[in-house]
Amino acid sequence: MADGRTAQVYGSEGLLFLTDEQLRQGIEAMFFAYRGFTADPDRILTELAYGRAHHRAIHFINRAPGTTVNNLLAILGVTKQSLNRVLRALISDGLVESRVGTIDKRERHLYLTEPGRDLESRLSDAQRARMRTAFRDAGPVAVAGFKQVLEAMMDTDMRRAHIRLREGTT
Amino acid sequence: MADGRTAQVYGSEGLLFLTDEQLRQGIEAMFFAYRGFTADPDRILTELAYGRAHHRAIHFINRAPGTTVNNLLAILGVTKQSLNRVLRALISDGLVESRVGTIDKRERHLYLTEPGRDLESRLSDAQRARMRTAFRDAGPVAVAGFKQVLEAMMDTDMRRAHIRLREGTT
DNA sequence: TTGGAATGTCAACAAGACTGACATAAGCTG
DNA sequence: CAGCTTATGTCAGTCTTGTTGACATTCCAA
Repeated sequence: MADGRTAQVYGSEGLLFLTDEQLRQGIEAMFFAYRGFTADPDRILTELAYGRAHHRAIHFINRAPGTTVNNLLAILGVTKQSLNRVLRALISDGLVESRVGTIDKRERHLYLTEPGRDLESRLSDAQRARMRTAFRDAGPVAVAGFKQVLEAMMDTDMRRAHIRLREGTT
Repeated sequence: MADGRTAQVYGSEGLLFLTDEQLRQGIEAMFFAYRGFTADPDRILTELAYGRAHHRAIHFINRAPGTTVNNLLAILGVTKQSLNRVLRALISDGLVESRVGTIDKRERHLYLTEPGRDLESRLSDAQRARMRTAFRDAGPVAVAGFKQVLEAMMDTDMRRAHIRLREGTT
């Protein structure tokens, strides 16, 4: 289907959007955009002596409350030792609560506390403000394309995780 | 122009693509996609005991041969001390050449050596292969949107740098 | 010619990733 | 029940890559 449309619309022009130069520009765009993407929350985090790792943990705990440590590990793609350092800080600072599982007592289920949700909002607002401006400036057609390309760029596992998160909250 | 089309195509549906949920999905897509984006070169770099910082330096030196350290600094957005460590390794390993400026002897102009260009190709090929697949799967319309949104997401300085690089090599 | 600005280097430190080893508790299976 | 597996946490050590601070060199302008 995508191929069909491509051929129809761009058939006579060849596949100019796939030249090495176009791909390089895409690579550089990802690099520069990702910097912008993280810049606003980074400023807030620095004030609080937290880092991006803390932000990521907070984001996904908020997104899937009650998630287990193992689950979070898989989504974040880091080692448990690395995540543990971050979680320990967040728990001892009272932003995250860790509850022993009722069915399986080995599991720890993670929740944001009230202050945790507050910080999540602050970070999220900052990041969404930029995303919102970018989306609005580019328009809905561009946004659809943006999401399509990003999804195609993910590893299969992460694409699945991304879709699962999306469906869980729509 | 974009606004006109937006209103035409999506006017009756409101601005659904700007809901918080849509923005959150965009944020998560960026996170997961960036992981995929760096995964392939990261594997090559690990073999060689280099990191992403080396890749970035190599990429932009290749892109703008003869660039000065200061120039590279601005593009990469790190401190000169941080970049220096990376450059020192690349120079002593014979991948990058540093020539004292002829006009201003304080400046060092950076060039890739033959082995440096070889590594650049390897890394670049890996990264472009994924980008190419993603672009092809998504199609040219989506790619245009992808670039539009990324550009809108950059800081102003970086947008300028990105455009400058683009124009220098087209 | 002298002082300030620009450029680059060296040293020390911190965050956050990694591996490896090990402990504990709980679930599962024969 | 015994023994294996799973989920989690922790300690120690390493690596990359960011940071600041101090300093050397070079250029330029008053």
